[in-house]
Amino acid sequence: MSETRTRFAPSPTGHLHIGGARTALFAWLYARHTGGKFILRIEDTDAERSTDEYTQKILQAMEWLNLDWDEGPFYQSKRLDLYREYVEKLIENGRAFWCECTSEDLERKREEALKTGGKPKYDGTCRTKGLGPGPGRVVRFASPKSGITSFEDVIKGTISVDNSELDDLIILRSDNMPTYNFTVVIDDATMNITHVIRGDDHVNNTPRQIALYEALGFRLPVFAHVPMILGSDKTRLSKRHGATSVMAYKEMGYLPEALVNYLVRLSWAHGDMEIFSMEELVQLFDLQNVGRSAAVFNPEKLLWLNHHYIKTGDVKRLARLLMPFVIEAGLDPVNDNFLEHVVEDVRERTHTLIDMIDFGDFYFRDIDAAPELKEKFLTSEMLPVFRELISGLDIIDLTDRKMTENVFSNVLEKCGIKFKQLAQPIRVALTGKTASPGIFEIISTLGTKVVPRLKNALNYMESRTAQ
RNA sequence: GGUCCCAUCGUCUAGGGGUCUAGGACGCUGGCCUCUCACGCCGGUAACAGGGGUUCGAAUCCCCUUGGGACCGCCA
Repeated sequence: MSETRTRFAPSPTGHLHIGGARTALFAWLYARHTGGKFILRIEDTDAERSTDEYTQKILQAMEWLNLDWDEGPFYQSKRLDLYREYVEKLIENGRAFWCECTSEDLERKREEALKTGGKPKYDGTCRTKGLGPGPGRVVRFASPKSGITSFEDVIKGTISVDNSELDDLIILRSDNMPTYNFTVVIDDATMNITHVIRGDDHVNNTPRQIALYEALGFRLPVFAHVPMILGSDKTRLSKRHGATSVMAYKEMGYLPEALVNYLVRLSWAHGDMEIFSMEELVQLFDLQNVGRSAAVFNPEKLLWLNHHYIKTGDVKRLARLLMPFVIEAGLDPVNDNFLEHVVEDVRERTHTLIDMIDFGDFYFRDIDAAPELKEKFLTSEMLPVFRELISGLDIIDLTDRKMTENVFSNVLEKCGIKFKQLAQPIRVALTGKTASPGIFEIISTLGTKVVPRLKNALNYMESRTAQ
């Protein structure tokens, strides 16, 4: 048995989207699992819609997801001679022919066929005309007209189609560019792809591609058609269901491992396991366990996974990932160490990197609590407590939690109140909010910002009692 | 319309003839913990689309119905 070779072949006509990423992930995982090779190929024969910009974006998204490739990226636009060579070969063998039917003619016939309940397919007009090249002409593949084509899909099982359903597909357009169904066959065959893993929207293309394989004498690869990802209304996932591009999730503060973990569980499972590291996936992933039915994209579960990875990830790495978001928000990240403390403080309470900044904004900017909060919590009864606290905290090392706790218990005892009574006022004074990480965590992280904020609160309380 | 594919809680899924009064996870929800918010822990809610077979026995196998999806381009 030779080495496994899988591929991902996006067309650079848009961003890498969720569905494409999941397909890429499965192909990558299968290659890694079997110790084979993963090949990246850019299908850019549609010059009208393909752009270099999208190619770069797709590559970046692959890298962000940590899906590395062993060969490529290959560009179909640079392999045109090869395709034309094979077109020639097919014509010589009598398996392809020139066709002079115009798009308009065909469109008319299609509509007519549809109206009369027939099949909207090519009627074979030019098949026996023996035409040669000429302006406006295309080359069509002479599909087998009888018999049935069937194949074993690793995921879907046996699929068979009556050859009468296949029509003479165009393999070379009038602008001399080859078409998808043709290039994909040539490439997968010449790149020795052993397992074609792709979205199941290609199931219907497979029989006609198999005909091409056979006409060209190529060995057939194994086909694995992975189910689609649907939106909440069970139609194909699209923009109206929310963010669909991979990089949009990066920008929203998601971690690549969360997206990967989420995507792999769509149509695939390993018993009751929910959390998978890349290493575990490489070890456990198998095409046999891929389901046959479509999956609905569920943002809540993705968010939960993201939270999980934020909660449990390496703090230094998370801080590094958080940095650009802090800067983007126009805030001062202070330094790496500070950011690491912020991450530790907020990670259990936030679901995305953006969340961290929203929830922990008081770490980075001057705060000013809403009037009603100040009125409710910064009361005159708190005034003596704050005074004591400030003088106590002012002279100690605030990163020393034990010392800080000592100051608190002394003040509490002296003033005869419970910590519970003091916590919210302190919280409001320090964060401007009623929900935050624990008081001692905040104090330790905030460090030198603590006393000035307490003094501000004290000023407020004093001015209030003065009135 | 034709062809192909699919069908277990709202969602992702486990299950591959008996161990299923159907398990896990997200969500929702009751409680505990608690300086707030969370985290964590304990509990609850909720599904085999319908109908025929096959079998001693069916969520699991077969057929039909229904429902859903994909494709039917000189796009990929």
